Amino acid sequence: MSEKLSRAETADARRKHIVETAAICFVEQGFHQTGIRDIAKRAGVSLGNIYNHFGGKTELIAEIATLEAEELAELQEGLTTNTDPLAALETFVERYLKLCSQPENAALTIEILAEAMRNPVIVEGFLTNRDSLLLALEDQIAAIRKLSGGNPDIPDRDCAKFTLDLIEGLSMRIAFSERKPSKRELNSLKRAVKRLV
Amino acid sequence: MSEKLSRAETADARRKHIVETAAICFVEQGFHQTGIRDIAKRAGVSLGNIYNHFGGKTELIAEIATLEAEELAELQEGLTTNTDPLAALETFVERYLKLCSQPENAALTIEILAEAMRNPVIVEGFLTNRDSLLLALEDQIAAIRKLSGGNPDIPDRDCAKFTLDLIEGLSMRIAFSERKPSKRELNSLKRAVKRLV
DNA sequence: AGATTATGAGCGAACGATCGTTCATTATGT
DNA sequence: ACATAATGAACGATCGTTCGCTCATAATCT
Repeated sequence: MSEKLSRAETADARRKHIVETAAICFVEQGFHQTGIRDIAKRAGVSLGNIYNHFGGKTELIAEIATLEAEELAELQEGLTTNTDPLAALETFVERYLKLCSQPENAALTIEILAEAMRNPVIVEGFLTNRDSLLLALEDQIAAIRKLSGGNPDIPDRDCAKFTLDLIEGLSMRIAFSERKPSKRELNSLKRAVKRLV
Repeated sequence: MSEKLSRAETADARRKHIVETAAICFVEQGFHQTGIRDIAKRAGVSLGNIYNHFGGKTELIAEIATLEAEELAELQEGLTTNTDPLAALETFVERYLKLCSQPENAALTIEILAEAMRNPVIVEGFLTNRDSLLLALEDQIAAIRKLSGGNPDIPDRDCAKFTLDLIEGLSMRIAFSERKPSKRELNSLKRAVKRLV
């Protein structure tokens, strides 16, 4: 059944497997409490071989930070729709909450944030993707406001930032207590966002 | 000018000095990239002497986490006033924003958060003080709502949490770019909070 | 085609550095 | 004198990384 894999294919698969295993280790123990040996052992790979696929620990961390940032890009695509913009915003809130409130994602995000505080490379990748998401959200809010015709006293961009703040804050609370968002929490969140726009 | 200090006093001062130095190191390098030797060298203290004042690195981290948590307690006291509750809320927003947006505090908070993800002792101290602050803020919001007489569709407690989320989110953005909050940002924040209550 | 060379994945011992911690010893205030 | 603050060498463990090596595959040549 299984095709015979070429050398490049198995190498890519191996590399991917190492990254995924490293991510698990980092979530469980944090970047700097995870040794290369931990990753190698858990991935079923020799210690030295990791250095055949990655330049070093720093490169591994950077790669995982990039992967995490790219998850946001997927969310962003589903944002701009032609239908009711308010409904689209609501589904975005739900999707972003669901993503952020997964404990593994939350843990990794905090770890990346701590790392970004000292590593300019990581902070750049983090901010770039975030700004992109922010811009899309800003447009969405502008569209909603144009329809409702109000005269909001909070700039679109600030409003977009606040919206993400609300979702992320709730996400942290949920992730920390390792539960699912309750109906009440989700409703409160949606109402809060609606009040902002 | 300087009084002659008793032995116990110098010991306490020394201890305090070590804690403060450790905090600086932790902010700059993170908990797990800071060695005891780094702290000792920077504090002008011998390596072994640190273990005369602290049980070990873990204890040092826990102590700093506690100190950081206790900073919230001070804020909380100024919250409940008999005068205009809405004005009191506004000054709270300003004060909390000012506190959280200091880069050292922000960095330490993230570090503590990451640590709390794996250390139950730290997560407890963190949540305890935060719940206390949250309760005070909840009461404040309840008082405001009673005056305005509206029928809010967001529970007081959720509203309090969201308020902290907004302040903390903006704080992170400010701390990350190492600047002061602009007038526009502060105004947007206040307006957003007002919309929530 | 078959033979030959080049490539790089995979391995684990070994390296030097650094880690948190302990300990015997000295200095100092009471 | 006694208790304790202060010291830095020393310990074992672990860190990230490098090393020489094997071997299956890919590329090149005849």
